[in-house]
Amino acid sequence: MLYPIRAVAKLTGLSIDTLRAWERRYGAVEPQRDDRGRLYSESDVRRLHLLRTAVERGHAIGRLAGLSDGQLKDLLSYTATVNEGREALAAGVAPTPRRAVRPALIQGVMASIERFDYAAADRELARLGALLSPRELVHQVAQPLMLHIGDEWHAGRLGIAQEHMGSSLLRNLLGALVRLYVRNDPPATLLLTTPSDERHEFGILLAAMLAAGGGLGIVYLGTDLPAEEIVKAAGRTSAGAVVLGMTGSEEAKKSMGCFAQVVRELPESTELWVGGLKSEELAKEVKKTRALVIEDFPALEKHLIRLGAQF
Amino acid sequence: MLYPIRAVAKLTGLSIDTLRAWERRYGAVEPQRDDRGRLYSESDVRRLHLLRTAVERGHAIGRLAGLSDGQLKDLLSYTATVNEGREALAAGVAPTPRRAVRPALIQGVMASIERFDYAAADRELARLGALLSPRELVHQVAQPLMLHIGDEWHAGRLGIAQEHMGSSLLRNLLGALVRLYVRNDPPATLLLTTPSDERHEFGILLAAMLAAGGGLGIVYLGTDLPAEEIVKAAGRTSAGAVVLGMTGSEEAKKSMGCFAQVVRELPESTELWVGGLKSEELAKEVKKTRALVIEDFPALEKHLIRLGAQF
DNA sequence: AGATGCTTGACAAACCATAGACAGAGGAAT
DNA sequence: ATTCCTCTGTCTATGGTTTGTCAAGCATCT
Repeated sequence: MLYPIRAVAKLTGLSIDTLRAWERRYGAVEPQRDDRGRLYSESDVRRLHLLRTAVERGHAIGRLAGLSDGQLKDLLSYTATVNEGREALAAGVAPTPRRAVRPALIQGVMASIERFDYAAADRELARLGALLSPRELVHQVAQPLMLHIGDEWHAGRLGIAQEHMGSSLLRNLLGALVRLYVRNDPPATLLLTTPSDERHEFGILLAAMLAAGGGLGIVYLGTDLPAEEIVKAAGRTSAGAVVLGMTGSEEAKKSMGCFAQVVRELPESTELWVGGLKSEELAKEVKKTRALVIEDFPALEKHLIRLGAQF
Repeated sequence: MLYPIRAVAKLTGLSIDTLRAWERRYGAVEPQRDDRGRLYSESDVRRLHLLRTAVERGHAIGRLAGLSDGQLKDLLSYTATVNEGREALAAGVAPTPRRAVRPALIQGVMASIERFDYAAADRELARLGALLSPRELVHQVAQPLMLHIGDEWHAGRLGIAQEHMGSSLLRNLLGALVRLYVRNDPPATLLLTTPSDERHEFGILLAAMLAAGGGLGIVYLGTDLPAEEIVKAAGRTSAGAVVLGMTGSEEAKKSMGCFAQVVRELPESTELWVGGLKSEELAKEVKKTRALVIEDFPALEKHLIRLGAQF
């Protein structure tokens, strides 16, 4: 997926002039060209976003431009804070293979989880988080990992404790990464939450990751929020869309009640997206309303792009 | 990582003029230079933060500048205890630390949360997370913030949505920070979780933060884990202690059942700590067993130190 | 013709640095 | 109490650099 300069400007919040100047003067990114003009890759956009955030925090673009993506992430994350005797640890880490074997991305993590080795699993996940884009992380790590853990559990090869450990690790990583991409003057803002009695958080967390990674603003409200509150919050944040995670695996009726109320009270100008639906039945119910059913993550991405390019 | 003066000003809250004056007049810090200007190291930033807090407590920068980092820390912890003692004395015989910490640090965050400004709140929290030690963060930010949000909610000045937003922000920050402190050759390992039907995560998350910050290993298993699994996981990870978060605010009976089973099945060699207890009744039940009741975070820290943590 | 994009050059605003000045706070001495 | 005096945050003046934005001129496509 390649983006023309105009789209990148909206996506990153940088002016077209600035984009060109950064390229000309510092070689901050070097997008492809075709006869029509510049074409930025996804990783270009990601890098520009990191640069912009760093600049906002007081760093000079002239100095930043030479840094690698990894260094930029380090600069923005809190590694900056702690690392007393951490250099030694970093020095012992093996150089990361640039092109990891794709199907085996998860294997290291899974092996560590099986061994109950929290530290190792976290290291492995952190490595992936630093290496991959939000999209790749969601599609190639987070989703497969949760699926695989679920399978292994059903097959009796993993305990609930390990399932919990995997979830917590991933939860923490995603939370950390989402924070890395939060920006303050986005083209549009998404409000993410789940209705009353719906406690599955992963869907909206992944959605938040994708949205933030794509340059949209997010307001993340966690799980189990009553309808009035959702509506009120949507108004206060002037959200472009409300994203509800609804698996409906337990207490589906109550959640549906809450959902129905949101449909009634949310102003027409705010879009309402629902994802995570597992039962056909529930999906049918939702489709009767004006709400948009998000089938999967590619579908979510389409709508995100629509919302980002819209304003 | 190095920070230009502008970034340091934002990070520490000191004006650029002040930074230069402190350097010129007192040599408070002596950052590197390159042809573009000053470049502060992370330890410079930390030192400046210490200086700033000391100045806010009434010390003179002229005297502080000569002190070493260690002396500064000593000074701060000393005056902190003195002030607390004085305040407690003045307020009668109220040793309750509930309101002791003034919310100066969290005011910015609170204001942003009230405005539903997710990005700003996150930025502010990130700033605090970057400057404070895990201990300070837990004691001066996380706890006060949750308390304050709770109070404001009871007073009707905050909605549930805002409460959720605050929790999510803090949850993400803590998760991110815990990951930073995870190490692989700890003197002892803690297993943290909550028993069945206990969904309050914050207690064990803060505990994980303190433990990891103190150099202990952690295995974080999240909430709502059955007894067999807790016991099994404790065995597999050869944990030095199992830390259970039990508020017992809902489904207390089921949680107690799970707890009782853990007491029976967990080998004597593994310590069992229980924190977060809100009702006296529950605490009494727990005290009948061999489990250790953790009253508050200072108590937790004592036990962490006993197990090998260093603050 | 009207968009859109590219390059180049120019320029004002913002930044950073140094050195010195100034004013208010507070301590010490009279 | 009053008068110094020191301390300290902020401001000014001056000079060099960096950086965002604009304009002019050209090319391409609809």
